[in-house]
Amino acid sequence: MSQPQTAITPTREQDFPEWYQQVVRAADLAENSDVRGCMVIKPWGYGIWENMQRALDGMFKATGHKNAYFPLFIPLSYLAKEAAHVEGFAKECAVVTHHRLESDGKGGLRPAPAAQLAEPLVIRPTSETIIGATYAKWVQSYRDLPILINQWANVVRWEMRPRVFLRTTEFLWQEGHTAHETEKEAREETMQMLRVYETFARDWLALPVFTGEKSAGERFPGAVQTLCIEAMVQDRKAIQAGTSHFLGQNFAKASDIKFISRENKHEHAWTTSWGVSTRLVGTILMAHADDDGAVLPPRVAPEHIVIIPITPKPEMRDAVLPACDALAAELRKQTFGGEPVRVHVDKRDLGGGVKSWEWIKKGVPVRVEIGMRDLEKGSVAVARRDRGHKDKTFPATADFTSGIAGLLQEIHDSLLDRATKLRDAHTVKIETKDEFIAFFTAKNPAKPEIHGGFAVAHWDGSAEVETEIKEQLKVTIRCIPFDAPLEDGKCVWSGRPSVRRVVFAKSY
RNA sequence: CGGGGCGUAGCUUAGCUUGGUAGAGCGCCUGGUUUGGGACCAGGAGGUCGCAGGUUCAAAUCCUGUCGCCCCGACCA
Repeated sequence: MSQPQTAITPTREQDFPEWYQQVVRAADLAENSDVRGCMVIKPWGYGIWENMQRALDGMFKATGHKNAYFPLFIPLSYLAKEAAHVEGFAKECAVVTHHRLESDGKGGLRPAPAAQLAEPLVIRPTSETIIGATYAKWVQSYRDLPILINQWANVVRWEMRPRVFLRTTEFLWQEGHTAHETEKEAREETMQMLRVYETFARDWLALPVFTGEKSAGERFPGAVQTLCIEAMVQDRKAIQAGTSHFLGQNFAKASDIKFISRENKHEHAWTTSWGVSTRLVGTILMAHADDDGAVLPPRVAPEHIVIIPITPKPEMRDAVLPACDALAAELRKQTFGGEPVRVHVDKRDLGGGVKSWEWIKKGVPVRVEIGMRDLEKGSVAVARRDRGHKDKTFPATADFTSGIAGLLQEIHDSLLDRATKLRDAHTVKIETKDEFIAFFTAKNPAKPEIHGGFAVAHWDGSAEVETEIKEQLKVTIRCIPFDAPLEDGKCVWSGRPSVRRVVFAKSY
């Protein structure tokens, strides 16, 4: 039977959003549930998340944080305490109003009117308020600070338009919440955690990111300063992949986190919060996947290697299967990124081609085939997911085994390199308004082709310019990069004086 | 919430304009031949056509209502 040229249709070029959905489906990562906007994360997708969790959790612990868990429900009044925060989240909250159901007399159920809650409970869209209320009880003295806590949790934000992994109504994330004695300490914490995210993105996810500060317009509701990592994906849009907020004393005042200072004075604590979510799973797909499906960065791939026994005749199984198990056992003794190499032997009685394509679509970094010919020669057939699907090498088995960590690292490096080149090729300095508009305007408005990228341009710092650009072009300031040098220039939009360039892009 | 579109087997869908007992492909099951790149042959299971009401001798098809989903916009990790 004739097959399409690519495992995924449409291709990225033909229809990027649809391609993305097909990749998620073909890789068996997640599916839509019966609840709008909520997804079922399947084992392969959840395995990626677990690997991300494990790595991040280690990094949080290494920087002095502990895990804890706070309630899912937030009293309505808590959320109302911080004005900007309320405004930011009020329109996307799920609210619980009853605690019991009763028969509606028609075979169905309804909330029991008698069981209405005196105060409605909001399902956390984020936990600043409830954690703040808790910290207020914990903190009496400067000796109680800092508090360095992270929680792994689910949150709910009733977004208008969900997209699997990138923006689901319920999503999984971690949220770090810290409280400090001084502003300086809190600011250092904010920056430290952003650096953790940057490192994680680069060294685990093979994502080069821009790091910087959000403009006031893009800031987290209630924050004094929002730092972020921004990744570019293959349709050249930006994805905010992680954020770290310096909250000043805003939430401490709202939640009354006070302590007696070294000078015997009442002071409000300085707090931070920082998070990354299952959006990262969507981000690595959009960044690395190709027209044959997912391409997983080795460090977070649920399996590093899949071994496919090739047994054209049933009697060959007796020779080939033990050899596959033996190779798997040897490989598992190797380590990569500080963890044992993860290997799966696919013994299902299916055609070799069918199995190969399944694993290609799932994005396993390395595929190994072993048949009688390989046993005779003492070699294995090896294919890397970052190369063409017919591009195979035939190393001696022992060499392959001893070199596996190097190979996986090479794959990681090649993904990072590819992503960096894509980003750099579409990150351009723009000087004039006409150029700026042209850069962000598709040639075919009816069905926009992949266009644009990151525009590094001068901005006069005004909210009006930011708003106008957003309204006219759907382009936002992604970040004010830390490494942007101070230089005199003219705002690309208003022509007014500017002292530095910022990064503009369309975003998810 | 505005503007479009769609609900038929696990999935993708044909049939609807012009009413007449539900069709295909993929997937699934069984047997055989296969397996180093998405196999083939034969047989088989699976659908009260989203839901409720109406018109009619007769409704997937026409009418009314209702629920849900998808896409585009406003909103967003």
